[in-house]
Amino acid sequence: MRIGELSRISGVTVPTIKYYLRDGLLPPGELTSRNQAQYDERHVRRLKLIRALVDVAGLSIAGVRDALAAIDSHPDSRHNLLGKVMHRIAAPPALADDAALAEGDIEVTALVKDLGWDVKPDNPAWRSAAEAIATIRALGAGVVLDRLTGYARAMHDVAELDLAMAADITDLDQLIELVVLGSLLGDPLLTALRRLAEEDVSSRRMRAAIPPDPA
Amino acid sequence: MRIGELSRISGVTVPTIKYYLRDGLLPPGELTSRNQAQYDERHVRRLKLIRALVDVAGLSIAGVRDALAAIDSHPDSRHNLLGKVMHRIAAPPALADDAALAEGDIEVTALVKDLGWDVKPDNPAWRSAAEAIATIRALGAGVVLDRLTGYARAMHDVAELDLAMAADITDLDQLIELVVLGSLLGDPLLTALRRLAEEDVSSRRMRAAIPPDPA
DNA sequence: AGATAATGGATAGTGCTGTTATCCGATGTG
DNA sequence: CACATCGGATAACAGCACTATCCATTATCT
Repeated sequence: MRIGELSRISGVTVPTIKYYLRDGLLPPGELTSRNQAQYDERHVRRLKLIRALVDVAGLSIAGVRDALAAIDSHPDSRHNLLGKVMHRIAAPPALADDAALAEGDIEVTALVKDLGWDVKPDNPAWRSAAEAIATIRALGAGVVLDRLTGYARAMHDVAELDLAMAADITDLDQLIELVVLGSLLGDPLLTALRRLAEEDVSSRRMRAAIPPDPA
Repeated sequence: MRIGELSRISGVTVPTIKYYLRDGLLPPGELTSRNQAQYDERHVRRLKLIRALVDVAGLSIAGVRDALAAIDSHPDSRHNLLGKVMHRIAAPPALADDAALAEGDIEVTALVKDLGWDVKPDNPAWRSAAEAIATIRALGAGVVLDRLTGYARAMHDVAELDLAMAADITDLDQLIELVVLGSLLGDPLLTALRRLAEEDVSSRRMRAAIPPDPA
């Protein structure tokens, strides 16, 4: 197919497709002459992927580039595959306040030690956690953190599920794509599920506090 | 204090403070004359809050405005307080594909029914969940969703922790602020914890797969 | 008191990002 | 052969979050 049909099928405008081609997000089609190229199903899929990462996962184009680079890399073994992927798709750091960050770091260190997690401080998520904790404390919302280990345990359950999937998959290219999508698209899904679960818990408690309806 | 000192203490430049004032994110100081105003600790705190929502929670200025409006509202009762807040701080919808969205919606409906959650479809998170699920399926990463109820249960644990905090707090203004901050700043924290937990689970499984070191 | 600096307020300009438009000569299609 | 479409390069655009400039006024310093 040519660019017009690719546009029609994918729902992405021709100028935008050209822009993605320029930026290297989308691989060029196969040139059949000086100004004709053939695109195929892989291009359609790649476009869907880009739009999903932008619209649903909320990534910037630069973030999409990193994510796609991770997906396109061909890992040689499962060993530390996840660690390498995490480094590549990590969000850029936010907080600059060194003092606050150091305090957050201490809390993360304590948490990790407390739970006996086998995690290294160079994981970008370590810094993200430290930033989030420092910020929450700085705003006087420390109460939220009283249950930090509880939150960590719940996310550990999530992580178990994340990796349970990996056990069944032998193809490393397929695995790495699932890890990336599971992480990046999984985040907004988990956020939404949290909000829904909050509504359930809230309404459950409300009912418990009110005498049962005799009707 | 005047705007210069407010800037020095908060680390936000004077032009930016003026911009926030114009936009109504920051309430005006008390005018002592035509071109002099007094600011206080509340302004410092509000600035920290804005920066946290932008830098850590990743909100746009419009999103910050909504969040602040939610924080500033004075609820008359605990009843459905959380639901109202959730509506106000919800992220704007992403997906337009009606067919895909409808399928996602069916999956959310099934999930909620399956778990017996007391949740209404007008919760904005319902749509977000449907969007995320539809997107993941559309990209052929449906395996990720095989454990959807597991993810939902884990997030239910998180929600229990979220609301456990609320029980101890009697002041509604304080409560609403904690709910907003716990949600918006809690999201990146949970994401980071998920990544850390994944590293732990991964390294644990690696060790289990390798014969124990005799040393 | 007089020089200097800072202030509130209005208005305009900036840099970045993501996308869209225009133009070209070449190619495909009816 | 007419006319749409193409790939490719370059320019233009809109939105966002700031940042800079200007002004008449007010505060501060000596």
